[in-house]
Amino acid sequence: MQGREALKKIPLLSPLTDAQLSKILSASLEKLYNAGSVIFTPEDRAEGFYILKEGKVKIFKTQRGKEQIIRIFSEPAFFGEAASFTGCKFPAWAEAIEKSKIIFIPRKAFISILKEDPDISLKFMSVMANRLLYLTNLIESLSLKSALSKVASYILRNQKNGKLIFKTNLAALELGLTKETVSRMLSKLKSLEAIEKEGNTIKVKNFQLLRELE
Amino acid sequence: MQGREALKKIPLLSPLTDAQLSKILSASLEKLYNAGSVIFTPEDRAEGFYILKEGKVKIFKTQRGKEQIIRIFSEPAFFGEAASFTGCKFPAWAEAIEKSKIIFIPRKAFISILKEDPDISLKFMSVMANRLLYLTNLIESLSLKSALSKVASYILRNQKNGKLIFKTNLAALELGLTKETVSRMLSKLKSLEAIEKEGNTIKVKNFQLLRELE
DNA sequence: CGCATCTTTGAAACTTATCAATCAGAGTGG
DNA sequence: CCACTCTGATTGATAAGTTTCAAAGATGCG
Repeated sequence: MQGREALKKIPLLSPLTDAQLSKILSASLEKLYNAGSVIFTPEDRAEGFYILKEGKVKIFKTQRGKEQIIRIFSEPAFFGEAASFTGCKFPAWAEAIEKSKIIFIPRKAFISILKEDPDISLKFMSVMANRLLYLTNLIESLSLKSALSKVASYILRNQKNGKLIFKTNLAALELGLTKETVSRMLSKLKSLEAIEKEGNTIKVKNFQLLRELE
Repeated sequence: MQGREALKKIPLLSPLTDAQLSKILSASLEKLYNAGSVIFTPEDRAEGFYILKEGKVKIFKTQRGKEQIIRIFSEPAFFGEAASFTGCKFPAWAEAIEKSKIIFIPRKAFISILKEDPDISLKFMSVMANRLLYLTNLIESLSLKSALSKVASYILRNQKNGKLIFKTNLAALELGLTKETVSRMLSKLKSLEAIEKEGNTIKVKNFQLLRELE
């Protein structure tokens, strides 16, 4: 079964037996989302959680036409689990930012697995612990850092081998800044020779400087 | 045993058997903290978590002399559980803001209980889910709200029967503002006749207006 | 009652947002 | 292969919101 393979790729679910996976799968629902389509809104009651099998999703809040990205998930990942756990409404929006294949797991199937398998519960808790950590760091960034250091740490966080593909608009939404400000900070980093830019690819030229600015 | 009673007051731990509680207690360590004393720092490895039996604690981040409160806990509550779970360093500072009695539970005892009792695990997860929700809302507030609406929603959140004791400095630290700004916003709310102030007690005069400003 | 602490208020400075215009690059159709 | 358009990035000028610094005013505690 193709679905089972996808589920096994999720670290959280890999220890499940085939029987357990089948049970989850039989209750689950796979759906395809185009870039820009909404997966859930804060109006929706959380009747289950979502496995991102393919694609990219952003979780975000809005208020007065402003937007703040809480987190971006790339495959493989899952999201909506906290709200699904409490069974209340989602606290935020979820939207595909790339064409995405997403499996929906209803609350019941999910909870029953958790009850059966203490190992999964522990893994699950460690995932939630990591989410908490992530949000704590986001709060620190939003509240204590200047625009320049936000951008510097964004680059450090997302870079791989000193390179990253940079979308000004997306970074702005994550960092709680405007695209103009992000662009300006980028120029500053260029003039400080901390980075180089070509098209939308950024190369880190001076890691230490970036870390000092962070 | 006095300690057991205190533990039973924590909703999370109430379903534990006496044997389980004894096991936890025997490994635990109770300590008294004065207002202002540090409980843990981001340097400390999380070897366990803390039960707040009596008093009040703030969890916060600092950077360049600035401070952002992540959360304030009043008895009965527990904290440090996410970091303790992963076993890494704490992501933030914890400091008593009132004289506090705190029980420390080592990681091992805690994990073994979780493994034994799936019911506790579930409760635990629901607590963590709530923490995630709380942080999500904090992020929204920090990033999307104006100073005035931060203060308005702070009042709404903390008021009881239209009243609350307000400490400007504490509110500022929670809201990511300076005390001066908070004070100014309070004056504005007074002049709008949304609230009244006497000493450090605030009375809500116009709930609807506050909600509109929120 | 007096001292220390917290709050309020004012003026100036700073950071970031906003608005507007220009520029660069990718893809499209002639 | 070259305009052409569309989208996203950059830059500049200005505005708004919040912080900072300083001083004066309340408040509470010993």
